Amino acid sequence: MTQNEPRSYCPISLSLEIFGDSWTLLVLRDMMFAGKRHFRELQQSDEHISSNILADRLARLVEHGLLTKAVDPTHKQKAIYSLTEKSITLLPVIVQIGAWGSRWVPESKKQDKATRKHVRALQDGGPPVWEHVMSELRAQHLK
Amino acid sequence: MTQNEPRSYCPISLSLEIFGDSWTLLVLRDMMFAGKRHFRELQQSDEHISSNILADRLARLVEHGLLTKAVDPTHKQKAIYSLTEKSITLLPVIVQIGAWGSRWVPESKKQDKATRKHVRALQDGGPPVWEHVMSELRAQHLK
DNA sequence: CAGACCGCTTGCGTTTTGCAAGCGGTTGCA
DNA sequence: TGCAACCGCTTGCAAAACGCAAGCGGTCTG
Repeated sequence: MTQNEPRSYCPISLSLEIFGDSWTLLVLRDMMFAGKRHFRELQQSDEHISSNILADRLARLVEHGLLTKAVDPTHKQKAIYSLTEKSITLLPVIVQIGAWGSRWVPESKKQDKATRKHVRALQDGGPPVWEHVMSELRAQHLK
Repeated sequence: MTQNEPRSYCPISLSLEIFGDSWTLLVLRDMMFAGKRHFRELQQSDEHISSNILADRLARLVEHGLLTKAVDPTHKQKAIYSLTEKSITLLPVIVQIGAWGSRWVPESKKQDKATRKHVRALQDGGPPVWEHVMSELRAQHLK
């Protein structure tokens, strides 16, 4: 299952062929900000992704080098997904999307306060805070 | 045709319900960086969006307040699409996606040199250059 | 040994996409 | 005045992706 010819060589278009859908960035969001690393954890987000779609997205993310998959040493049946440097550097993109949504989409006001505070800190902190979070993710995910 | 209940109130998820698909951000890219404002111009990008999809995306963008539509005064049959403040503030998101793609997706090296130079300037310049471009877009699109 | 849990897989109906053709109206030129 | 080129879409249809519910073989827990 090799990848098809890209529709263009614009870096934006090429990037969107990797994560330009509804679910992929939400999976990365949950891994980055909620510390989720197992299949069933990822399934239990508010958005209720269905299991076949989740399985497909995880496979695609692994295939594109945005995640790695390993067996949990304490649980032979459990898979552990880890971020890679390639996906960790997507953090600024995700944070900016969150900032834009907070500013422009009124529904986001209904978010719970704890989450909002967490997100706010990341947005207001700017690049230095992003870098700090990214280095923590590196410590937890890259071996 | 009111919008459905969102799947969650996370600002990232809400944002992705607006532009989390393959085509929407490419339309905005062409308007921001290639100065396109007419239907048929937007159809002629390298990615070859088909006309029914383009019509759908433009309608959705107008519906969400990311574009406005007006009649070209010189051409009764022509529609002119304009960016809004809401969409202009998506520029940092789009630039960051481009930066990520330039760094991580090897295919993007095949892009033509002129485009790459233009994109590179935006990425290396950082927020001050983004602001400059955004203010030019405001001058051209907001009345 | 029973029951809960693990990461998926399967089947199936619905929605979205992609492609090609075309439509009614407008404009520019001979 | 006639006609071709162009305008923003719309339509029909096949293929692909999505969303839901159920279930599967294996593993760990009490």
